[in-house]
Amino acid sequence: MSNSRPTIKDIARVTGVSVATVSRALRNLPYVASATRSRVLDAAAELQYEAHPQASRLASGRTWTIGLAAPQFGSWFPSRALGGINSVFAEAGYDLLISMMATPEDRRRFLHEARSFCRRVDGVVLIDTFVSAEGNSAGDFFDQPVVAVNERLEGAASIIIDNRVAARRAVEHLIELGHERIGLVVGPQLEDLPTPVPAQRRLGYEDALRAAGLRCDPELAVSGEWTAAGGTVAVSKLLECAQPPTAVFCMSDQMAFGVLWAAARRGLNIPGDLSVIGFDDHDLSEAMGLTTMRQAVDEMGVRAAETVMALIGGEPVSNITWDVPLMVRETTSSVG
Amino acid sequence: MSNSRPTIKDIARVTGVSVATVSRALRNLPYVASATRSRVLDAAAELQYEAHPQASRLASGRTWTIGLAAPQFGSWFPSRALGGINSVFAEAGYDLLISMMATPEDRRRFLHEARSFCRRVDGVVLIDTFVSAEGNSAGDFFDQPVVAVNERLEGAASIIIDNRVAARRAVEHLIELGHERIGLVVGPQLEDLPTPVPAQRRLGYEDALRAAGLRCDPELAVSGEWTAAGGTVAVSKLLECAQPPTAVFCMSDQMAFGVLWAAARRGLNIPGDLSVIGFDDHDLSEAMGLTTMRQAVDEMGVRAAETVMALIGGEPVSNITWDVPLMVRETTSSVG
DNA sequence: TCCCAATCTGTAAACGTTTGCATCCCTGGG
DNA sequence: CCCAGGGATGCAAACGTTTACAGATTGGGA
Repeated sequence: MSNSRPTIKDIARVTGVSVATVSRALRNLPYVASATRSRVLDAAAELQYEAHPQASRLASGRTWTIGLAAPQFGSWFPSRALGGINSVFAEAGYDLLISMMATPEDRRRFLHEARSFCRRVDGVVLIDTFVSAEGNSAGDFFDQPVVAVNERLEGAASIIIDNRVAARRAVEHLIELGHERIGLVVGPQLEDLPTPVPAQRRLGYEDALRAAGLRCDPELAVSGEWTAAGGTVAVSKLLECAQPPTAVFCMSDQMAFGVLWAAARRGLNIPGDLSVIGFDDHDLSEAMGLTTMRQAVDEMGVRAAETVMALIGGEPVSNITWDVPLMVRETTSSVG
Repeated sequence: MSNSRPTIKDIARVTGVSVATVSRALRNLPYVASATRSRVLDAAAELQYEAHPQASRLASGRTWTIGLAAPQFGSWFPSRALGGINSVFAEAGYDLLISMMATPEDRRRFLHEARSFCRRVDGVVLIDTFVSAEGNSAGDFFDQPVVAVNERLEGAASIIIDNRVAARRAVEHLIELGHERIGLVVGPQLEDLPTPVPAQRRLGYEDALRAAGLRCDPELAVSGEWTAAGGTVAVSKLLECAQPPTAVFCMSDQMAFGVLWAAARRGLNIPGDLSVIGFDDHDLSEAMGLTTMRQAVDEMGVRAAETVMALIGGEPVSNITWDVPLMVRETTSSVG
């Protein structure tokens, strides 16, 4: 038994035309008679022919693969984005090649090998990669179209949110509810990951306070890990202040969960004793009733995927700023 | 300017040997004089040569790519496993091609196209895929070595845990603490995903009760979504029983979080009024002080990756059952 | 009737490797 | 001194497509 799969030559032999015609017929190129085309298509179906990926990639120069790079896929943002991205590419027939940069070391290596990476893909999607900290433009590293999520990068399309404006909106919500002492749970600057995100969100917090004529008390900004544990620790510090806050803005929902949990343990009533607002709209947030700023990450992923395909199709780079709506739920209320 | 990258021919021309020798030298094959080899290597470094991936794949038949399939990467288990898998393959020089099957429809399509998928990879890692429900053996779908995580599949290596034994151990922990009315928060059988996991864990729960001579009260087993929200709903039902439980075993940590949260809202003291044990050892569990059964998923991922490489190397299939240790933390205590 | 353009098809040369086979050279044993 | 044998190399044929180019065939308009 011949266990090797049929090639374009087999179809040519069966149908009595040349391989060139077969190739054209299979790819719906013009200049092939419709009778011929259907004979070829029938034969291909009959033989269960499928083009050998490596061969057509070699000959055409197209890889039909998109590279996706992110620090990790375990955390909320990138894993969510992956869902959206994947759905688009699956539909469009692209393979998805992932590159994970868990450590700063990995990140350096990825950038160092980026040109080699590009030979295996037709386009690149970057999530939380912060390439702009290492070079001036996408072209410094990549030979293929690039779309960057959560980062503005010269020469690449980008899909971002306005962290400063969104954070301001979150704090304004608290202010509208009458709060005047508003705590801030700060996510730390991750080592060697030069994201401007925490700084931007902090600026937004300060913008809102200033605009409302409220004082920015540095004692009210406490920092901890980007996790529920971090939130737990942070809120403990806040509540030990001489004059504790009546509301807290957390830079991520995960931290907000920690805050909620710690507060409940202390017997605090949420939102009666403490209003809490997060940032992300994590999967669990709705269940927890957490008021938060919604990042529609899966939609951003979809858009990123569509954008990279547009770039491959020759369209010019574009920048998209995504809207971050306020989701009012049960953890915020007017000051008692 | 010639922007095309150097080929093996360029190196041959520069060094004055044939392309065959260059190819052999670059891949460390025998029968090339060491002087020649170093001349070739020097020239390659000089020209910054890197083999054209598609070309070498076509000629050699090796893709240096591993396919990874999972229902999604957003949830805890697969995203965690991905981390481990990725680290191994990055080290070994394999690309990682992912295929996500979010819906039953996707799943069907994946299985239907599995043979075509196999042409693009040297091996396949399956996570939570439950192929065994559709066919008798890996060979019914795949032409490449397969390792299945969380599933026993004929013809594939598998990496699993014993859900029944682990669940039993969890409940035994509660029994050892003196609990006699023990609730069970059941994760539902997902539609069209024929996982035996919930049934197995339930059997383990019953095993433990029976062994201790305790009655299995069907009223104490409530089912809800595999999420924190599901846990919240479930525990409410449990606490409305005529004779509510003093302890709860949750089939996942996420559900346990919901239980903790709901209990805290009701003013229940954990573990004083209610002991809670989960299953997974989710990232947040340590922060929450949740007692749980630890699935070391990243290590399972590492092992899966190593196993698929071993299979590619011709080693026979193997089955590994992973240990699930009990992590005693702060949400369980002896009955008051 | 002739010509030209448009449509269809085939030939063969890429694409950049890997690899089976032949060749050559050199060394050491008889 | 000859010959066997193995190391080192080269030649050329794969691998299975895509595609530039050249013919061949039509039909319609002048």
